[in-house]
Amino acid sequence: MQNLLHNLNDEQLAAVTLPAQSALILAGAGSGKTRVLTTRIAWLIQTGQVSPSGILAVTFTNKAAKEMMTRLSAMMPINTRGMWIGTFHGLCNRLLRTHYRDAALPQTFQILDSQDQLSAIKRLIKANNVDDEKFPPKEVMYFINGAKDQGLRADKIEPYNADERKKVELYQLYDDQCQREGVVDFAELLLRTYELLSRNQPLRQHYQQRFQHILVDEFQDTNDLQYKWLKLLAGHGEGGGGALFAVGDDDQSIYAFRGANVGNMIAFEREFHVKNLIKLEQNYRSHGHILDAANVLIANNSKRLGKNLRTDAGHGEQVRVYEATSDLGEAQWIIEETKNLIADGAARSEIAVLYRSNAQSRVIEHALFSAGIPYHVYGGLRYFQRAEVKHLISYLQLMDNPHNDSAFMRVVNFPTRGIGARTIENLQGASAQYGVSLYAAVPYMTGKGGTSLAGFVKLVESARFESQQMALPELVRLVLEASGLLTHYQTEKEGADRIENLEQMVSAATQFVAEEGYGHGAPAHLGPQSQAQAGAAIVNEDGVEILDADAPLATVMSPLSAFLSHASLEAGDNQATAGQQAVQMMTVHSAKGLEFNNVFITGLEEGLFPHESSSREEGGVEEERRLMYVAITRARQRLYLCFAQTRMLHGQTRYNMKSRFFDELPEDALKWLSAKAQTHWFANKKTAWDEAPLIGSDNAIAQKMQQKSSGWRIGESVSHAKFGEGVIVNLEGSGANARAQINFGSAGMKVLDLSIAKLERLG
DNA sequence: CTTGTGTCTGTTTTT
DNA sequence: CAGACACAAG
Repeated sequence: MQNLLHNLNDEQLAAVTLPAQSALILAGAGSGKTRVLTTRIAWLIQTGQVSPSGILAVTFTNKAAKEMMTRLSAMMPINTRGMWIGTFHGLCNRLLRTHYRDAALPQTFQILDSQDQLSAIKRLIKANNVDDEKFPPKEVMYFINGAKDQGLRADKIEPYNADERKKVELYQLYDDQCQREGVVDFAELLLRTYELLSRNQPLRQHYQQRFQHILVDEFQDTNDLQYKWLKLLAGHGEGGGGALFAVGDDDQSIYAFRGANVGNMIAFEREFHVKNLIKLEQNYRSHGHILDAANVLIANNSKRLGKNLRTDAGHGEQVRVYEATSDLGEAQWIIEETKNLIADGAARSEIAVLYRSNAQSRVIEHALFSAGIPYHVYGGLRYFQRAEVKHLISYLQLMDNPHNDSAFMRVVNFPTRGIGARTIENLQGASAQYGVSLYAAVPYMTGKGGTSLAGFVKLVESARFESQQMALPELVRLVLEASGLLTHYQTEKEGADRIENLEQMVSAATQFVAEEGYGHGAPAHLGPQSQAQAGAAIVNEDGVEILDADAPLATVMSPLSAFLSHASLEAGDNQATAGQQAVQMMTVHSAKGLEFNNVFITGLEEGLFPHESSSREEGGVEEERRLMYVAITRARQRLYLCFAQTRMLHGQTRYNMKSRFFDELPEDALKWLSAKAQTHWFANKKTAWDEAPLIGSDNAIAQKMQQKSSGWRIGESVSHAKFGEGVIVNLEGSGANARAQINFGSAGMKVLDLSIAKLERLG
């Protein structure tokens, strides 16, 4: 026990050993948040206050859940079995599988990922002859998910105009469609669980009594529904229940755009009468200058709970700032500095290049590639989302639940087997007419199309028959071959990679079966006996059907169902993992939770970071500032900030002002490497890398500058009494008619008459 | 059913 | 600039 606690600082110790009451831990970046969370769990168990089965720990990502599990088992030799540690979605999946009947779901319900959901909505819109110009599927999806994230069903929404009414109608139709098909989307997992527990009192009480301690990581990222879900489980308002231990950092709330509500922290403090608010402000990660920069920047935000990080580490090096003439120059500078770092002995994996949007990575990638520096880009398509893998998964889904129309549509004619649009249209007609799934509608089909469709159904049926006694990996292999996917990609010219990905599914299945504790060779399908067993409820003293959480997953779902859930819920590796000897490239969002010795933050320009769309939304700039705060606090030793005067975006050259965030950083923590930012670029002495190759965009600019008129030049920095600082983007007309288009950053783009407007030259 | 052409539209991301 | 997507022609 002493061992457990002796490395903690006072704040951490206080948090770990709080009494069993609701608590809010404000944990700054790098303050040992995960450590407090895991040590708290270990402490609760080791002091005998709770048994492992009384613990519920919730995270947002699988990675965080895994990390917690790993640290816990390193901390104490107890079995982590019985503890529920997982993501909101993972835990809900488990609850719904266990109580599928009470939740009115088929036992083999399947989970739609965002792709599936969108295609389901597209199908719905088509089937109902809705104008997809007026109601774009994406918008409808945002609407539905937004509603679900707030815990609202269609019948609870008061539409405020005709368009909204239509969306509500579509929402209802969508839910009906999902129910018919036996599928649930991500938000539905949560909402359905919430409804299950709120309607079923005995069940709710069972879990409320069981989970004496509920711990939540990244609490600032919870949306309304998740908070309601937590309140329900913690027995809030029902007198008693578990203690909710919430850990979060309001300054790192960067997911408002997907429904996260920082307000939940304040609401939690108020509604749970939190007496124990502890701030972890000791930072163990970054050098002083870096931390100063972060603190001073974030102080510009108004709505904060208030927190200031401190460090015992020295000031360290100053934050280096570089102004490049173009995005290419920026990339070149990153290469130079990266080379220096590596020459200095830095590991490549300890160098991270962060950017606001994925589109920025190309130029930098190209430069790294040309320089022969290994790099790894995070983001983009993940394993289980690749087209070929999704195809295979669709076949597997049809074997487990043939009524999944999304899966049906995806593979009914892939590889092609003569089932065209016409046939599908007829089938959809029949399906609507008889109110059954596409699969079930096949027997109603006649003619040539009917024959081909029957052939497809036969394919699925016989694969299911043949695989009855097979273990999961063998079943995957069988489907791989029987579906014709393998043959299809063998004949395709660029199919080699795809075949490799498909083959990997067999090993993924093997690994999955082993990790989830299914017996080796256990049949992938639920046989009749095990089905009975799976449904066999354990009845508690109140006469409520419950399945104990210690029961192996196998009693809740078949290996196949479990594997398919896994594929949806854990789309595959995307997050950075340490150890790779490559420069790490990623968006600032995906860098959250990670740390590196050396960090570059790129593209610090108005319009890019802060992003232009952020100025449109209430609180948008504050969220961008938090994003910048997250970016800065990723760095341990060295931090580099850079921006470019010109940048190619959407095939156009853009002239951006430097980010307003520079004005919000402490001067003495910064070291400007180039001439002051206000200086116009061609006035600067060109540095070696600016002159470097191919300045395609720069040439275009140079040309434009030839057409200079009225003494002003494109790209020049100016100041205006009312609009502040800006950059000349374009010049037109001459003499008395001369006008300039000027980007004033936050004040917007203006066209000014040069003979009237009073402009001052900067730099 | 495949292939080619044109149009459009571009944040951030987990589950 | 490019990727995604829709639609028309082969």
